[in-house]
This record gives sequence, C-alpha cells and structure tokens, in this order.
Amino acid sequence: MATLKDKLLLVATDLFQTRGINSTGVDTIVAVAGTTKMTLYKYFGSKEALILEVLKKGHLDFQNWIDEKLNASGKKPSDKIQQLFDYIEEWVNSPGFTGVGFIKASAEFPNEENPIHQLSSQQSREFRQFISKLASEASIKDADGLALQLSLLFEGAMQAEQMKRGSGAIKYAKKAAKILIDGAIKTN
Amino acid sequence: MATLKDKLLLVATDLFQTRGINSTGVDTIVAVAGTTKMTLYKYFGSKEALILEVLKKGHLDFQNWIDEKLNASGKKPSDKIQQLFDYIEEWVNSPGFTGVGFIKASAEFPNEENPIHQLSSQQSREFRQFISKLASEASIKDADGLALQLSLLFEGAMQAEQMKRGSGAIKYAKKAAKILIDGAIKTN
DNA sequence: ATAAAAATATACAGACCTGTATATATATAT
DNA sequence: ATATATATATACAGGTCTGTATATTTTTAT
Repeated sequence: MATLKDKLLLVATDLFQTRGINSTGVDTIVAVAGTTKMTLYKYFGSKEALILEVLKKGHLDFQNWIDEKLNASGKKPSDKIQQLFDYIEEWVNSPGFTGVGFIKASAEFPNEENPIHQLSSQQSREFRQFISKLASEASIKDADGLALQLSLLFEGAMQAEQMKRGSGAIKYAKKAAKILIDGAIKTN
Repeated sequence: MATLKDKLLLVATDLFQTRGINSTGVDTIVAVAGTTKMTLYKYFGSKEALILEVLKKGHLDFQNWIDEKLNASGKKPSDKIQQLFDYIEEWVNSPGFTGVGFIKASAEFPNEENPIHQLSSQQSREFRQFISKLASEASIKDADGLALQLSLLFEGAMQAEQMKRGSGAIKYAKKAAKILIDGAIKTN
C-alpha cells in the first residue's frame, strides 16, 4: 500500500492545477503532503518525472471514468457520442475537478521537444482518437473530422473553465456538440 | 521614437510564447533585445508590468487587424461572422503568428486573483463580446449563445495549434463554425 | 561646446529552486 | 531481538530568478 506515493501524486495534481506547475516547488508539495523531499525523490527521481506521472495518472483516471460510464449506460453507439458530453459536464461539475492536466501542461511547456509537452500532445491525440472511435461505431462517415471538431469544443470549454470557474461553458459546448453530431449523422 | 521599448515588447512577446512566461527570465529578454536590465526596468518597472503590457499590445494588435479586415470587406453583417473565421485562419497561418497570449497566460497564472489572470480573462470576454456584436448585427436571436459556442471553437483551435504547430485545427473550427452559424440563422 | 538625458556595464543582494549528503528514527519482518 | 527496509530531520551545494546600486559611456539638445 504505497499511500505516500499516492498522496504525493494527489497533492501535486492539485497544486499544479491551482498554482501552476512551474510555480509549484517540490518543497511546497512535500510540505502539503506531510512528508520530506527525500521521500519524493525516492519515489519519482526528479520533478519532471513527477509531472509526467501526474499527467499520466490524471489522463488514465479520466479515461477509465468515462469508459465505465459509457459502458454502463448500454445506449446504442449513435447516442454514446452525445452522452460523452453529458458525462464530461458531470465530470467538470464534480467537486474534485481541478481542470485538464494536458491543457495546462502544454501551455507551460510550449517547446515541442520537451517530454512534458510531448506527453500532453499525445494525450490530446488519444482523446481525439477515442471520440473518433465512438463516431465510427455510430457509423458516422467522417468520424475523424467530427472528432476533431468535438475535441476543439472540449478543449475550448476546458480552457474557458480554467479562465473562469463555473463559467458554464461546457453547457454551450454540449449544445454545439449536439448540432455538429446531428449534422454529421445526416450527411452520412 | 521609443524603439527600444518596442523592441523589448516584441522580444518578450516572442519568448513568452515560444518558451513560456515563467520560463523566460528578464536576463534572457534583454540579451535577445540587445539591451540591459536597467533599460527594461526603466520602461516597465517590473516583470509583471511587462507581461501585462505584452498581453495588452497583443490583444490590441489582433483586434485592430480583425477590425480593419472586416471593415474593408464591406460584406453584409450576416456574412461577417463567417468571414471572421476566414481571417482568423489567415492570421494563424501568417508568419509572425506565435499563439494567443491570453490563453497561455491564463494557464500559467491560474489564480483568479492574479492581475495577469484577470487581464487574460477580460480579453477572452472582450473577444466573445465582439463576436456577439457581430451576431447581433446579423440579427441572430441568441447572439450571446452563438458567440460563446464560437469562442469555444476559437479557443480550442488555438489550444490545438499550440500543442501542435500547423495542426490545421483552425480549418475544422471553420467548418464547425459554419454549421453553428447557419443553424443559428435558421432558428431565428 | 556644453549641459541634460538616455543607455550601458557590472556587480550584487536576497530569495527561491532542484537535487543530494548525512545522520537519525521508526516501523516491519524473521 | 535483531536485521532491514522505510521515513524523517536538517543542512547545503550550485544554480537561477527579480530587482537595485553605482559608475561610465553615448546620444541628444541647445
């Protein structure tokens, strides 16, 4: 039971989102987590490695949560894409929500050769492919095109939410998504 | 002819976008600009003040450029909203483009009480209101609703462009915008 | 030519940062 | 109980950061 490592990941996730990654020192992280730097460096080796693990965990948790929700619903494929945005809204409005890791990370590490930037970029791509798969299963012809458009709405809404908490941007993203999805189904 | 101040603003704008704001020290800025810290601090007083001026200039330049383009076109209001995205595409693909300042700034300064975050948030709001005005002039009923949706597409596309240069995200944003605009006109 | 303004060169204070070294304490097994 | 892994306490090295102090040089204006 590696509770200390989990605690560090949890605390780092929160601090990175609320104060920024570069603005959060490892001293702050260990202080809030109630441990020492020695322990952090034993588990993660470096701050960069910690950042990468925080990103990976955040993305995995999100994907698992969405997967479960969609699988449990048992709706037919053509409804699942629309449902996706319902669940995203639920996720955004849940108490633990602090933002999307890869959006912030890519802004703080804009250099495309930086490993953190690369991971962010990869996660964004993976999520787009996930939407594309849903669109394919719903027999939408231009699945990739729709997925890209929906991912723009998603990232735009997350960006807006970051600028102003509780902005309700996701509600409008949902409406726009419905229009785009319906349009893509019709032009099949 | 305050060319040194302008040079500092120009260099800072570029470095902030390509390396990140927090990752760019004033020493680097003055070195690239070919001057000294004394001069920078004489003109701006602090790094925070420099950041704020960089943001203000970037936003003003963008707004002026868009305004000119739209005014010169002489198209009727209902076409101007669609045109807006054409011009945004042109702007994104122009050589000098380095990204949208307020998107990166809000990510690097997530604290809502931070002056830089507040300015970013305000600029995002102003751009949304600008779209809303265009929509109103085009006699679209739910102008604010459409403006919010379009701003999500815009910010999402800028975010995507930041993650991967030349991603072509703006092309898909344009298509999605057309669908949303046409839908909003119809349901008038 | 000379006074005033603008820019430079250089050094440094004080704070913060990542990462490590060293030594001590606390659990957990056998 | 005794060895072993795990965590802590503390200090510090070496670097970077913002911002300032001091003195010198260059440009501009009269």
